[in-house]
Amino acid sequence: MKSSRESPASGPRQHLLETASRLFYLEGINAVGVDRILQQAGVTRATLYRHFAGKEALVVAYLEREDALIRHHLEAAADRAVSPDHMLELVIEGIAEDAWRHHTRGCPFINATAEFPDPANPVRQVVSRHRVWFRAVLEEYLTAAGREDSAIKADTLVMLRDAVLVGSYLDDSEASRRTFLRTARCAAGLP
Amino acid sequence: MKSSRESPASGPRQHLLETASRLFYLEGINAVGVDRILQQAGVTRATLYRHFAGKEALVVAYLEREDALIRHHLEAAADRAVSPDHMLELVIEGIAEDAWRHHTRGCPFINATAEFPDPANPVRQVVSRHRVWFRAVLEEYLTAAGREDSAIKADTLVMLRDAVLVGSYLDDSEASRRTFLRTARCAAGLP
DNA sequence: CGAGAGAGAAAGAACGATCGTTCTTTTACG
DNA sequence: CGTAAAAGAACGATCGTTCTTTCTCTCTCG
Repeated sequence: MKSSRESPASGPRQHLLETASRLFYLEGINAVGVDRILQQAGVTRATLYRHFAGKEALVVAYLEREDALIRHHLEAAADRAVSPDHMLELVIEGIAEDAWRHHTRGCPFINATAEFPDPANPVRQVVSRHRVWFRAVLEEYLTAAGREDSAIKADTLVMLRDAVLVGSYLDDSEASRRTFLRTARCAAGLP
Repeated sequence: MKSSRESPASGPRQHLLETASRLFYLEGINAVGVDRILQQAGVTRATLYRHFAGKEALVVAYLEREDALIRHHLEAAADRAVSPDHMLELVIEGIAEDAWRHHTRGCPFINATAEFPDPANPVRQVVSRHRVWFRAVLEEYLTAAGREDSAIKADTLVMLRDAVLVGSYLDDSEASRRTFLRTARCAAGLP
């Protein structure tokens, strides 16, 4: 009894969200209209407005999905890590891998912020929550690994993550990756 | 003989460009239509399309103006510098000051790139040229100051500049500034 | 058991508003 | 008087959203 009323996430809603996410990320949010999303997803307007309140809700869901994916990746790394130091190394390698393989069009959150100037906008609040969470997790890992000034080191790693995502997109991705790995390992107190 | 045909830059064109630049930067490029630019500038459509080929040309002029402003700031710093090391310090302080005081809505080039996915687009080419130039200038200053691995250090400083511009906008600008100054001075081999 | 009423979701036309651009008219100056 | 710039109406296209219609099940009652 997989009622589409009680849990409609698996069906058209999920497909719609994935299609919209791809377009939003690859072409920018304001640049893609609902018509193209609907056309690419193979659904009609009524389907969209049944599962989402509007385009902005779709954008929020897109960023929340990105946030969930990153949290999932981090949890997977935490399971594989054999020590706090190893965890730091896995996080740094994971960021480099993500910038090099998946997020080749920059950071979804930074890009979204470029198009949403109002900090009170729900879209911006998703971005803020994600960044606060990510910084806190980094600080936690640094503290667990016994680092001094873990707050400062976490700030540095957040900045470097922003930098490698932007740099991989705008400049030479290979050089950005190497620069990131070197500086991030240094900032995290890794050999 | 300041003919408005031979050098129309001083008059309505300059005013239009400054108005458009402010709106593009503060609200995003795709988010501001020509109507609002015209309204805020106090001119009509005909004036815009006389001085610019279209909105895209206006965007290109906006970014070229940002590029020119940064080049001007760097030249001013070069005049004040009393030594290569001092020049490096001035550049780093200038970036921090710029992110903290003027560019509080992120980097105009990074933000523009979020909205223009096509690398062949004229807008993107302005961004590329700016970044290549900036990186080369940094490397030149580092070499002049006798630093080893000036290419690597230049890459690092470019990344840190991206990071502080993004971080000042999205996170706590004071913390971003401090983190940038510390890491950038370290990367440049400054005390 | 089968026909029909009814609810729910999808399809697609249509809405006003705004997008960037072009055109015709008016104004101003040499 | 003639030329060029500015004013503003108007263009088709697209924006995000809403509305009416169609379809498809399910449940019910004859």
